Amino acid sequence: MKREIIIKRRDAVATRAAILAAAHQRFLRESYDGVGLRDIAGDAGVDVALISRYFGGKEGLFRAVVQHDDKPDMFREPKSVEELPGFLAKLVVEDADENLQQRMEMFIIMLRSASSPKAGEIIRELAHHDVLGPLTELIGGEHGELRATMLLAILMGVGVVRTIMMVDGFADDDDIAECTERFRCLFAAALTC
Amino acid sequence: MKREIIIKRRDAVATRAAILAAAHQRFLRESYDGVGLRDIAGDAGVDVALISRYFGGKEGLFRAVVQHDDKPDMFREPKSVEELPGFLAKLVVEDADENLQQRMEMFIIMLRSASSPKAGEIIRELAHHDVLGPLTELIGGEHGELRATMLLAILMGVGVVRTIMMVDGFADDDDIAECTERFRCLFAAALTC
DNA sequence: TTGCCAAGTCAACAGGTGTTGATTTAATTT
DNA sequence: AAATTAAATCAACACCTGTTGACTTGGCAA
Repeated sequence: MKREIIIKRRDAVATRAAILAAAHQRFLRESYDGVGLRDIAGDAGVDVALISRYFGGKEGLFRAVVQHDDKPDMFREPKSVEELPGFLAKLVVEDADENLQQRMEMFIIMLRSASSPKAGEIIRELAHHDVLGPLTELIGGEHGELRATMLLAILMGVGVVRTIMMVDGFADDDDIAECTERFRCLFAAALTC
Repeated sequence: MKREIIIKRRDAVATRAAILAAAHQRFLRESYDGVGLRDIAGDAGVDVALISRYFGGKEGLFRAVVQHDDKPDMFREPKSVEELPGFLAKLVVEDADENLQQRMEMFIIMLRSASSPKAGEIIRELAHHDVLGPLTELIGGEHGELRATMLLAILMGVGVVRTIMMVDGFADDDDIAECTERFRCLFAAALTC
């Protein structure tokens, strides 16, 4: 019987991707300060030293994780401000759509490490440039930035409450469609208030 | 925070309070994992060992901080569900009222350390028992818990966006009264959606 | 096969963490 | 004034953190 189940070829880009994937999963569940490089290296099946070697350190790794998923199409789907509430509602409650789920994961990662000086700086830059910017532009109008901030706040708040504080009162609402409509209404209110 | 340099009496309850106050300020600005006991001890002007001695360790200190401000009157002021949106709006935008500010600080502390296994457990318990519980009871009705969760989400989201991510788009709205009304409308929508 | 260089590993560092036992200091009591 | 007791300090502990230089290994090319 063969001892090695996985043939471990020496492939730089492959191990780099493995580290990146492992880091993504770790940062999704723990804070920047909470995860150790040895944890990530263990998950990826590589030595710790490789991380600092490939990404220049922990900070560089985190930056690579949050900048990995391409950002410009973060809000590509909702073309008009009218379909924005519906889109955000789907983003929040839908867990089937893989694309939406991936975006929500990015929000959770941002949320988890927003405190912590080193990661926070990266996140603030990301939030302002890749989320708040496009949102403000899409909304437009006089109080566009204010409303974009409100939407982001609701988005983040839902993420905090359900994923980090794990008080998912939304799950009691067995009807997904009804729950989606509820959130659509809330997002619409944030735009019209 | 001011320290008494002149006379340093040996007073157990006084230094205990000093440690508690220093810890409050630290946890308000950094995460549980981010602050070190030596930082807190330095601010309080005492030795590190006293913390573990008085509070039984870092975890005990954190628990003492979040349980210090008495909780039962957390939502004592809003007696009816009708005045709840107005109250929450004031809680969010008002920065003059010392009592409200103190409550908001508690939310920020919870927010900052919600990730981090040890502190998270304490916070989840606190959020469920001292915030979500009274809110659900106050709101009542069929979907009371769902709506309480939504309100908490907005509350937390605003805290995240403005205090942790430091993108305070609300500050652009120079008229405080108008901003308050905006939030009152949003909270009301969360209750009626 | 023989070099060769990148890919990967190893071990150790310097610094920081929370915690604890022994010790010293100050205030109160006898 | 001496004894006592709580309050505060000191020093060290064992452990964990990210990082780095030296080392070994693997795979391709000449």
